[in-house]
Amino acid sequence: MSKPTPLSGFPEWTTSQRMIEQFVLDRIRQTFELYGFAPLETRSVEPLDQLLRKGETSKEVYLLRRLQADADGPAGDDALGLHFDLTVPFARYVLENAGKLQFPFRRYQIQKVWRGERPQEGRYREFLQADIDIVDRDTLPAHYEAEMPLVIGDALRALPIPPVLIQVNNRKICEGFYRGIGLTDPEAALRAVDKLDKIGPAKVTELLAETAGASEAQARACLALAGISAPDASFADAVRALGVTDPLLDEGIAELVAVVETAAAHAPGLCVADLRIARGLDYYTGTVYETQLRGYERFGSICSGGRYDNLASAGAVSYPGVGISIGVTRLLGLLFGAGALSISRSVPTCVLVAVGAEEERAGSNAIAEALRSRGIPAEVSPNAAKFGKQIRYAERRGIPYVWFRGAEGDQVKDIRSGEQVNAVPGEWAPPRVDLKPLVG
RNA sequence: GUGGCUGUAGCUCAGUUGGCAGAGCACCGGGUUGUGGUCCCGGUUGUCGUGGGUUCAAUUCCCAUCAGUCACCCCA
Repeated sequence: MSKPTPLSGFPEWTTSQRMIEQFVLDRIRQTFELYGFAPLETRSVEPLDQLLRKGETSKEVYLLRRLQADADGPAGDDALGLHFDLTVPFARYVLENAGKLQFPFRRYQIQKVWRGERPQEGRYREFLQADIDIVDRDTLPAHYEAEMPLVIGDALRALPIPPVLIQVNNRKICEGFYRGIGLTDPEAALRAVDKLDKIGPAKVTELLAETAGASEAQARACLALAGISAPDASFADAVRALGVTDPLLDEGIAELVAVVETAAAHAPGLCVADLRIARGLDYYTGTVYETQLRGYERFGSICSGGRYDNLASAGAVSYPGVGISIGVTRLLGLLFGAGALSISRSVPTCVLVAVGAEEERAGSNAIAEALRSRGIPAEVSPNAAKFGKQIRYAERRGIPYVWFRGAEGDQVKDIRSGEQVNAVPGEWAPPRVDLKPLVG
């Protein structure tokens, strides 16, 4: 059998990287729970018609099919696909369980998702998202839109990563403004403006004329709006100075002011109102979020989301929501690629118990058990090689302590400093920082 | 999904107008008869990404494919 090769877009980390990932996930989960979000896991597959409710990305959905299924059979709406994000499965779950849920319903969900995209650095076909959403019945207060960045700010600031900047905008501002200047296709205008960073103002002007039927003056106004950015409520003055009036616009400004001011009070420097942020397709109806990692701006957003009013509805009842999602795999992939995340050892082991001779292994096992019973990760040496070899076994893995049994009592050695002291298995404990691998 | 660039040892990379595959680091053994790291000596690094083609001969040239990366597409 020839040597297996990687699968494009399906990353597999090393054990060290996986320990870092688990550390990151633990921290994120702790923060989400501090804010009262309840854990939820949904199944990996959804009926295709559910997955396709949100747009034209059907080609990127992975289908699930049994080997024995009719290969030529039609892949109808009842075909199963791996979920493409966590918001759509969540909306489906809310509808399915509406009768059992307490509203407003706050949940977090940390799971793999799958997209058949062309992979590159920070873009994968199988990746982890850490998602929070709040949904309510019929109406959802706007203050939840201000809460999202606070949670994310706390979650990301608790990680050993560079600072982040959350860019926020509000769909009502864009749509109200576009309507106010007489554009009839706000969605087309939004998509054109969204490309501003990539293709520049001249090309966006062309695109606005082509796809949204914008005159030169209208295009100029759109670009003026998109150019507004401020870390505080002053963006509102800049918008009003453009002289466009529309009720939806005013509503959006008020909501965005609340988001920015709440963030500024809680976490100065975390958020900026940036009116060029458009985000994806059509289902966002209020605040939208994107997040840049300082120093990694060229890789795009590592955390995004927004408010949606029409994702879940059953009959006369609707369930508006707001959510945001951390792209955990992208975040880690970028930092791993830059060598910006490390861990103090490649295994959880804190103490390696040496074996003097194979006949004495039982004694070493007993010592390891005593250590483990007090929460100290310990393993026993794989063989009774020379002690130098056993120490090297520990050193290669970053294990900080080696335990030696002796006729007149045991000793434990800190192999980093070389310091060796008398120790008793039922009493000795490492300094707190050495108990678990350190991520930095 | 479309196009560009790249692919040689565990890692970073040399290399040959087509003629037996190299260096540093790492790793293994010994010096060091049971306490590593420094130093000295020695050793292995390998289907040259994979599969085909041209050729007396291919790591080198050609085609395909896989993987990585970049741009586009898309980004719930």
